Amino acid sequence: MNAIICTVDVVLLTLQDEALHVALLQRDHPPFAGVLALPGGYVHADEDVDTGDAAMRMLREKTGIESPYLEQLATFSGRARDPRGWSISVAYYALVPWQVIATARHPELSLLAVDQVRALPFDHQQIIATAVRRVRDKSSYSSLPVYLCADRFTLPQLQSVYEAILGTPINKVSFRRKIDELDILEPVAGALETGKAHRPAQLYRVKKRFYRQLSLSDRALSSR
Amino acid sequence: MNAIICTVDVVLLTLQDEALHVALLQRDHPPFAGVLALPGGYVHADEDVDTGDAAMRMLREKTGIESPYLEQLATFSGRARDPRGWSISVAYYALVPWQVIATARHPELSLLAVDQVRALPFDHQQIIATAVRRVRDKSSYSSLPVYLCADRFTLPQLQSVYEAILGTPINKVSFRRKIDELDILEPVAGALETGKAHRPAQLYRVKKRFYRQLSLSDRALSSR
DNA sequence: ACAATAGTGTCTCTTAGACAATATCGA
DNA sequence: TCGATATTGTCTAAGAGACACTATTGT
Repeated sequence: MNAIICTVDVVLLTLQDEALHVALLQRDHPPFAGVLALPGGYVHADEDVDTGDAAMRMLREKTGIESPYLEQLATFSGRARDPRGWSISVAYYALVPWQVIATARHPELSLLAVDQVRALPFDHQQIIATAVRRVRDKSSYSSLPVYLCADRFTLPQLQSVYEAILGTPINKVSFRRKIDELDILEPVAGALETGKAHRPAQLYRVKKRFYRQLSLSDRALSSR
Repeated sequence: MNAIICTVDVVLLTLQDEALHVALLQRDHPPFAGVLALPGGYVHADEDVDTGDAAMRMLREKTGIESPYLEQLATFSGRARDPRGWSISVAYYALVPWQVIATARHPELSLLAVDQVRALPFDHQQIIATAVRRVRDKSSYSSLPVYLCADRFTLPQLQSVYEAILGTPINKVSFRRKIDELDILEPVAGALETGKAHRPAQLYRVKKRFYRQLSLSDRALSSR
């Protein structure tokens, strides 16, 4: 019998210079050894509780990062995608602030702007495209982008994160109304973002209750 | 080495008596032989191009149905869900008009209202719950429910399908405005639904171009 | 004619976006 | 004080829902 290859891949996304970037690693085993690809690997039936657990392990082992947001994306499968044979890859995606990647202890980790991703091993290009589409869709009606922010941030910063992801300017008043409705942020008492030659902005943080839970809106933020 | 069990399961949904129903089959092999469960089975690496192909085959072989709408739902995995060992099930969901199931040649197929699904083998209850949530979410901003309609239907019929899925009455004027914006239906010239003791309704069909493609709206139809 | 539902016009209320006024910083 | 951006108030326009009026059938 021809066993099916079971793997997980993680699309680790962050925001750098106002653009979504994906984290890639040089593969250290064949096939495609030495080539940049998504962090991923075999599911270990004796070690992983499920594929979500395997994805967390992969992220931890290969990048040293623990992401509070890690969600299943989709499963990619077939005879053609892996030269070793018929394979299944359960793909996950994670969002982390840029600082988390910058301070990660794995320096061989590369960040590539998602719009500049070209040919990659397996179907990793398609997996990344799917993840980016998912993040863009979900950002338009949820608090997903806060996972790309540091633990304290200003509303103008958060707005620019949304704008970078959605690729379109957002009305300031509407944006603040939406965020206010989501009711997931709280001002950090007395904390302002100083140093700029203008009125300082209030710093906010995500309410503890929402740290690991998305908040959804029933109406989209920006309808393109 | 401990090979991982790779299966697909299909959540086949339809609308009967204004309620979403799921199609279940008696299993003819262990584990859980004789018990009602989702149509599903092993991925055949030598036969299936990918898991989507496997899901189509499963639907065809086990129910005799070919569904124009078959989408990947999510992947369920782990050590505990299958007594045979660590397993991965890539779940798909399909929507078909009730008539298609009624005329399917497999009489041992059972329809169960999704709200009355109780304990099922494996994690099939959870898979069904995920599918129902997906369908409800997606119906609120897309043309998904037309896949539950026969090839010709009236707007009041379509509205009642939406209402059954969303579980809430919808404003008639708003509904028609939305459907009109989606621009996926065309009236069948001269075809009216007669026989009722009131003004007959115009029959519509899905434009060919959209027969296999969802149409999305940027605003939700009914905000709960 | 009457009951019943289809189909459509229109009013109101809610929500999104435009605009602008005020606030508060560094230079 | 000036320039710059934060924050907030308010007006306007677009969209959703309520209501009601007309249309057309079977009984």
